[in-house]
Amino acid sequence: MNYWLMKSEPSAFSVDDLAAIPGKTTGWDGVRNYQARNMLRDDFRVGDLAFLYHSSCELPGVVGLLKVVRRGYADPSQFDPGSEYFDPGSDPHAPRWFCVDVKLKRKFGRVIGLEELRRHKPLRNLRLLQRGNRLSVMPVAKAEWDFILSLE
DNA sequence: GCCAACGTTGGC
DNA sequence: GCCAACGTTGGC
Repeated sequence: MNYWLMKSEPSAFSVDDLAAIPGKTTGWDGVRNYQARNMLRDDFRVGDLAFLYHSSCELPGVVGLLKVVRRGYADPSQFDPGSEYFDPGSDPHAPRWFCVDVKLKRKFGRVIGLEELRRHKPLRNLRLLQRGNRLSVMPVAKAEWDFILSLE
């Protein structure tokens, strides 16, 4: 069982947007970074849990809990000329980009803010807090996971 | 809006 | 393979 953190800009897609979807499930598409792609394709498993993180907003931080409900599959948006994520260079027989399906398990009662996360020693190695980190999808260690959950 | 930090592109 | 130029991310 793996633990993850998945970033989203709430102006584009927020925890409340997800909560409003029937079944609270969505395809996590549009990831266009090879490191993140490799994790979505190879490492995500059904039943894995993930924090949903809001970035580029007034209060960046962890806002809820997701569960992986479908393992990596070809991201349909790469083949859709109407999509902002369209990638004409991707071969349908060897797709370049992958996504998973996630379901919202729970929206937190409050935002566990980035600044707050930085204050805690047990999180000093959290990938999110490392210099220059830009991954939109990243692993979280079990100890870090448990610690962040205890903050809510 | 600024800017640091990183990824990607493409000429050579 | 090198590396300069450019684009993107994301906190502030």
